[in-house]
Amino acid sequence: MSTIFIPKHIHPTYSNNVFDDCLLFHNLTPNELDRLEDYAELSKCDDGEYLFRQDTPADFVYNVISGTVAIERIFSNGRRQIIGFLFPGDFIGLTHSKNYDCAVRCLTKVEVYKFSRKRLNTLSEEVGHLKQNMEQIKSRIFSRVMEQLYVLGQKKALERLCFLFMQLLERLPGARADRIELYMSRQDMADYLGLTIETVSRCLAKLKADELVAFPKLNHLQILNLSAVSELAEC
Amino acid sequence: MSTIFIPKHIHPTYSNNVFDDCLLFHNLTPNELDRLEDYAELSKCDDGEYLFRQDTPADFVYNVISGTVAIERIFSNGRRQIIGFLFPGDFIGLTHSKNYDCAVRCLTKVEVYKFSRKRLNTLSEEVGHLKQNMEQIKSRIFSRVMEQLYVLGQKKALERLCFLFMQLLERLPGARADRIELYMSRQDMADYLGLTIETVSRCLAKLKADELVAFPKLNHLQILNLSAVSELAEC
DNA sequence: TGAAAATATTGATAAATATCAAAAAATAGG
DNA sequence: CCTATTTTTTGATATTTATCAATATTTTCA
Repeated sequence: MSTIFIPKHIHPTYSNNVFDDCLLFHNLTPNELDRLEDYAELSKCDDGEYLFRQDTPADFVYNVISGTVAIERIFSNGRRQIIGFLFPGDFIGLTHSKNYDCAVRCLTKVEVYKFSRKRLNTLSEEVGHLKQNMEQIKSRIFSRVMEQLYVLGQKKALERLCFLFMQLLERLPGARADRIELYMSRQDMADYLGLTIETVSRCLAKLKADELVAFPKLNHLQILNLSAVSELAEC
Repeated sequence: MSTIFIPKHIHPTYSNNVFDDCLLFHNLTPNELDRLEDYAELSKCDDGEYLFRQDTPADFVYNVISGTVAIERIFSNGRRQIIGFLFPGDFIGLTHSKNYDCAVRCLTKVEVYKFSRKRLNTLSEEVGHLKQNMEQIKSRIFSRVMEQLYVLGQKKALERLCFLFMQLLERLPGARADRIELYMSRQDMADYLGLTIETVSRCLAKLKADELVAFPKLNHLQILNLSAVSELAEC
């Protein structure tokens, strides 16, 4: 059995059955996993640093082992839009294009497995499961972006924040309603949700006042009324 | 030389060098094009009808020959978000998932070439160029969705409309600044841009009043001040 | 630890957009 | 061609969010 992707000691909240959880690797035989292991290289990146920048050659694919990153896109007028946040288990850089069309900024210390995109593609030609898995991951990413389109197009500020909270609850490994770590700043939330930082702040205050959520610490979110938050977030 | 994709008689504004323009087919040898032709089937769809619905099996890929379609996604609360408009030369259904995650509604009479997705994928394994082209198309689609994310997240109503106009000018075959046919309703524009129909209407009035655009007919747009419209649209 | 810097919150106000209602214009069908 | 229906525009108003400014809180680092 392959020893790659045993992140438990790195990220204790990471689930046991990581292979099942991790779309790229589930269904693979031990032999196939061993081959993947040869291709992988553990890489670290500090809080605030960029894993890669927009418009640089898209030579690598990353699998997040620990930490949180923001996918951001800078436009010619200098403004940025955060496309999403990624967490342990997620993949980065599964683009089709020659260059990355987004930058990836680490919100925390981050550990990733780094794969040569070329070699991963070659391997995926041979290993049918792997290819299918990659397609499925891309499909999920696309689906998530379309959901975000809807949120930005149709939802109010308060609802957008609830949407973010539900995403965090669902996607942050180990997150529970009473313990969600917000690794991103208020400005990051604003840039993700298409709001200003003041609006984010005021909505947080409103949600607190209504006792839907609480903040024992600035970045420690508790969802007190899950059904209400979930309803506001609903797509 | 293959005779597939000779849409000139169907859509007179379609450019001469259709193979160069059409990402899926450029670079292919006559022989490869012939094989593709065997896979293609001409299919028609009327104004207002759906080419396919959301959550139905994604068995086909379509290439628009003539007409305009809207890609729309319905959410569980019944509201819809239009993801984009597609024009002659564009591809539909290049999804990774088993089912279509969007519906496709025809805004005009539409003619498409219809390919079995399975067969197209098989062929793309053999024909390297074709595969590359498909990846490139997907990449463009993704890139366009991310641009729309930014527009919905950061831009004002007036700017969003200008963004739409510039998209139409660039992507509608045969469109010129003084002659852009708006095949979509005001409500469609609103659902695409995350606005209400009233706001769309008022912004059009404002753009008219400022003489940036004119409407000789309800759905015939003229861009009078291209640099101003372009500047407002800028990403 | 304590001062400086960065980040977040709150307040007052302005601007943008949505909502509701009515009128006008365009389209469809006999 | 004319009427009924649909779509679009316009108006009045309410709501939401942004902007600008000030204060409070948190973090950083000497």
